[in-house]
Parts: sequence; structure tokens; C-alpha cells
Amino acid sequence: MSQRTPSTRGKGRPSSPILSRERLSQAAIRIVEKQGYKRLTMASLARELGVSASALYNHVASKRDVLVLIQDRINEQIDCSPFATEPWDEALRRWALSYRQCFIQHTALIPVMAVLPVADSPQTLRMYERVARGLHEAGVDGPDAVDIIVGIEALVFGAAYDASAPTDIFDPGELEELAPNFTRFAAQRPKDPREAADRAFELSLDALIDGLRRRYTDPAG
Amino acid sequence: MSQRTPSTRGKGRPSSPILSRERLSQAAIRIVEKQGYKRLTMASLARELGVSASALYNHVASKRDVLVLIQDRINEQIDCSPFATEPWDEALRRWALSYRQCFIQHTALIPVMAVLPVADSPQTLRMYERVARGLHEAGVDGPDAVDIIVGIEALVFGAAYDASAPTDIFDPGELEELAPNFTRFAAQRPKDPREAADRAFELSLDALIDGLRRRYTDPAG
DNA sequence: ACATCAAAATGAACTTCATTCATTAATAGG
DNA sequence: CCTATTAATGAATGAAGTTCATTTTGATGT
Repeated sequence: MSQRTPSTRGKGRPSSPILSRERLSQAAIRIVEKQGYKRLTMASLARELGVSASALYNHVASKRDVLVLIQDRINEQIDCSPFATEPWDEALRRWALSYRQCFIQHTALIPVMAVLPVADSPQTLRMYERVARGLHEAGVDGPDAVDIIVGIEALVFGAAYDASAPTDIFDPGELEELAPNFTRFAAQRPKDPREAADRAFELSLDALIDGLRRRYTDPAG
Repeated sequence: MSQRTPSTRGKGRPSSPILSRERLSQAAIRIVEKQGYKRLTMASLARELGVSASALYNHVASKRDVLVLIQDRINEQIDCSPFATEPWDEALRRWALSYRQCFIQHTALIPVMAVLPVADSPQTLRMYERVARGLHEAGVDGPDAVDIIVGIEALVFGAAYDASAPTDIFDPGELEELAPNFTRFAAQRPKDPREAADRAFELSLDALIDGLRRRYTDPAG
């Protein structure tokens, strides 16, 4: 289903593999962090590795595949540790904050990730397991735990976009008369777009978790 | 700032404009609805209009511009009317449901919309005004109303992706051992991926709005 | 009517990418 | 040593968006 054996494993060639999915994803992340997603092309990736572009196709089936590799590596950086120490609601909150933080720089991955089967991403799966277990141990129904993960993820993805939006995103320009109230309200928000996005996210996240707390613990299961 | 005068207006040429931003966006939506976003190219759009591809550039500056035109037309279809009749929390809920419904077929627009200045989209601005006014009249602080719009939108965008995800998105494949609990929980969800996505969205939306209700009305402002 | 001018349409060319393919080099195993 | 396999190469392909010089067209003023 995937694409090929992971090049060198066990009885393979022990000498110089030159290329591998590992090195490929490392190089891809290097490019993305230095030059952004627009500059990540199969040609630039090959150049970074000192190899021809067609050689990459011995290790990945498509550029989308490269993005999937990156995604799984980024997901590794999301902090799930609060589930070991904190109550579930606080753990959920910290997880979401860390999740969003990781993807603010990687919104280009979202359209890929959002419809990506977990079977292709071991680290992602590990993360889901940790969160699902945490919620279930706190008394949340299994399927509901999955729904909560899906919901928080949705909020995180959308909010990651917001944080990368331009400063003037709510400036109505010549259309101010169409939305006088909205324009006024928007102007009262923090000038720094990043700060404004952070507050909006935390407001919604807190409300969402508050609603969940009420539903799953507060009164009676 | 945009790109050109809207071709024919007022004292312009009353006869046959042949092309216009109106006709362009209509044709684009026709293609998208019949054949999907992958088939929407500048060439196919020109063909649909019986025109050469380069002619389009007299009316839009880029393909991104075409997507912006589509976006504003789709946003027109979102139902804001509940704000006229329902209490703010119920209105917010219905607005979000309608919003998501509209964009499930248009996830390709999300990366564009999410970072798009409202100045380019009159219908979108109208929608924001309606929601912001509704929230403000219900006693929500101006800037908070904007934050709530941003938050709900984030959830809607993320959830629109979910609804278009493949059936087997949570099938761990050979990696089941990495996430035994998660796998089990996921298997207990509805088989129809659309139904599962709907439930997850509504669970989060209801929790979010519940949290907002608590914050803005329930106990005391 | 006619000349003029600007908007709008044309077709060809350009650019950037991802992707494919035939070929070649290198290596592990028999 | 032979052979099958894996990986790298470079050239070619094809899809898309975009640009440009040129032409067409139609409204306007004389």
C-alpha cells in the first residue's frame, strides 16, 4: 500500500545508502524552515541532498509523500506529556496549545494532513493513542474521545491559519460602510495580528474545554 | 489595490461585454460543481467561456483571484438569518452548521480564504457584520464577538476537511499495535465517515457554544 | 460617417514543476 | 565470477499558470 521497502533494513546493503526516507525528510524540513514551503520543490530537495530529482522517486512515490514524511516528524514535536501528570481538561488544553504552536509554521501541511490516513504516520498514531487513553481513563466514552480529538484538531488547524494571516486581514478597505459594527470591533482588537489570533484561539479553546468538562465530569456522568 | 474596474458599469459599454468578473465566477463555479477543483484550470475556465486563457487576465490578476471570486459567492449562501429570530447561542449554532455545510464541497478554498483580507469579499463582510451585530446586541463585548467569529470559523474550516476525508482515515493498517486503544475506539464510531464527521463536529460545536453561553450569559455578565 | 482611443481578445511563447523512462553503476548473494 | 536487485542519472514529457506583442472591437466626439 505504501510504496517500497524502507531501502536498507536488516540483510540489506550495510555500506552507503546515500539516500533514505530519513535523510529525505530531514532535508525537506531544513528547506522548509530556511525558505518556506514555496521553495520546497523536488528539484530543490534533490539539490539539498546532492542528487538528481528523479532519484527521489526511488524512495517516495510523490511530492505529497514528502509532505507526509514532514508531517509525521512535526507531529513528533507536539507535547502530549501533560496527559501523564495533569487532569484531562488541563492536559487537553496544553496539548491543543502545543499542537497549534507546531503547525503555525506549517499550514501548508494542513490540507494534506486533514485527509491523511493515520496508517501512513506512526508518530501521529502514537499521539492519538496517548490522548485517547488519557480521555478514556478520565471517564470519557471511547468513541467520544475520538470525536473530541477530531474536534480539537479541527479548531487547531483553523486557528493555525489565522496565526499566519496578514495584519490587515480585517481591514474592510473601501467596503467599511458594509460592516460598520464589525469594522469598529475589529479595530479594537490587539494591533499585533499574532496576539489577536492567540487570544481568539484561547477564548474558543477554553470555551470548548469548559463545555466538555461540564458534559463529562461536572454534574454527573 | 484590486486589479481593474469591474469592466462594464454605469456609463460603460451597454452591448456585449462577452467577459466579466460575474460571468467568470459563474463559469468557475459551474466547473467546480461538475468536475471538482482539480479540473478548474485557467484553460478549462477559458474553454467554458469560449475564450482564450490569456483573455481571463483582463479581468482577474491570477488564479488565486478566481478562487476569491468563488469564495465570496459561496459565502453568500451561508445562512445568517437565525440572528434575526433566535437567541444568540442558537443562532451561532445554526450559522456554524450552515457555514460548514457550504464548505464541505469547497475545502480547496480554505487555504485561500483563511488568510484573505475581507476587503476583497463584500459578501463575506456582510456576513461578519450580521454575526458581530447579533452577538453584540446579546451583550457580548465587541472584540470578543470578533474573536468568537474567528474561533467558530476555525472549527468550521477544520471540520469541513474532516467531512471530506476518506473512509479509512483512522484505520491504522499494520500499525495497530502502536495504538490499540485508539484503534478500538475509532472502530466503534459510525461506519459512514460523513456521519462520524458530523457527530464529531456537533459535539465540539455544542461544547464550544455551551462554554460561551456560560461565559457570556448564564451566571452574570 | 469617420477617426480615434481604450478595453478586451488572441495565439504563441515562457516558466516552473512534478513525474516518467531508458540506461547505467554498484553491490549482495549464489 | 555471475546475476539479480537496488539506486542514481539525465533527458524528456506534460500540465499549468502567466506574459506579451498584436489585433480586434466598439463607443465616443467631431
